[in-house]
Amino acid sequence: MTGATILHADLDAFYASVEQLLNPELRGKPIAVGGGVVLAASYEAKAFGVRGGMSGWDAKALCPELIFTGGHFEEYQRLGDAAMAVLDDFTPLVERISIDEAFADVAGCEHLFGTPEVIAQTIRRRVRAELGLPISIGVARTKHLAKIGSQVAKPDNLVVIDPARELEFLHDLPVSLMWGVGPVTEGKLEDEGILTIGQLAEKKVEWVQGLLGRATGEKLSQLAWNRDPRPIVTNQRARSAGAQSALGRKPFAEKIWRPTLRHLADRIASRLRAKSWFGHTVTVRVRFRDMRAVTRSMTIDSPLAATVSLAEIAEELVKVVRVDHPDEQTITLLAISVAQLERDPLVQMELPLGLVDEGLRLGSRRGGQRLGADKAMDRVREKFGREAIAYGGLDGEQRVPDAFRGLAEKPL
DNA sequence: TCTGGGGTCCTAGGACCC
DNA sequence: TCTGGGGTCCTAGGACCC
Repeated sequence: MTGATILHADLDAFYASVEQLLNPELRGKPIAVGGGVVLAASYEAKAFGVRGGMSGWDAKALCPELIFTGGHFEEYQRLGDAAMAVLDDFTPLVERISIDEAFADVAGCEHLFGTPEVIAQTIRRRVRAELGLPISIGVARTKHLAKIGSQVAKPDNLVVIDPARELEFLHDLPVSLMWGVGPVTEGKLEDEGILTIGQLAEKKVEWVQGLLGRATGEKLSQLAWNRDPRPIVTNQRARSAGAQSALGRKPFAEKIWRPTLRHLADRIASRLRAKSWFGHTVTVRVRFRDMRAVTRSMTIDSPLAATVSLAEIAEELVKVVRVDHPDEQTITLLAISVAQLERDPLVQMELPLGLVDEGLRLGSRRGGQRLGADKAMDRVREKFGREAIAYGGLDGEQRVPDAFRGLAEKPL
């Protein structure tokens, strides 16, 4: 059996820890990053039951002395990058999952840096000493078990799972710790009397598949026996790019959705252009007052990256939603997503010239001009900042600053 | 003062092709 | 003429993750 060489490193209560690092007066106190919604809660706040994703209102009710803070977006990005860069000093096999989390495989590094446990201790010590942040690490033979290890280790600790005792460790834990088990799946399992990973492992794959679907059932059954074949993957690329905006409650009217779609299209399309990506499939999502959401999508032959082209398709799709739901008077969210991404088709494709011409024609000269204008705008923004130019007619109140939005973006 | 923003993957039905 | 089966793509919805 191979050894436990996979590390999962996860910064603790990340945004909240950064705020406490920057402002010593916040240390030891219950704080929440965010406003309308809690994005991160300090451990002092978690002791009151405050959790990420909770509304600020509910959080305050649980913890009256809760302090709302945040907004140091550049610092989150810088410190997250710096912490994950520590992993790079030990191995090139690092898979970044998010701003505050990564896997690493240290197989073959032992003669240089010591056992995986020693490496994990060194990483934790360095992140604490050099950056002032707590980080928890799980060490195991598989990614799934390493991730569970880091969750169990929190806050600010290390858990190493001996390959000889994997199932002993795993089977007493609640199913909710498994990757892929959310509230719905947890509820279905609970209805069947399955509370622990061990109880799930006793069930036949076919039975679990009947309950949860073919793929989910297969996956969870495998994970319950710690059969996790996923390797570390470096340099993952995004398969889609999107943006959304929660609106509060707004009338489902063109004067509301048109400027919002322009802004969303601008955000997405400029990100695509920055990496020379084009997309074939456009999806819009409209959420109504009762939080039900519908989507409409369209796949086009010649891929797009121009803001106006994307906005126009999005507008057509929202009009379809309007027609399909004539009784809905209020919307609470609009979103656009672009998928089926490919590199600049005219650069990448080895096509006979006639077909390239065809592609240009289908993209239309108008489309070409749009792209040219967009790229000029991109250059001005690069020089003078994003706010230097915007499409007209927009940007009243914004509930979430754009700088914060950028944090969640996956590199394209 | 209810409920952010950015993603991935899966399912199921229908169209279409062979 | 009728029937059928597999494969692929598109669309809509939903669960989940950070």
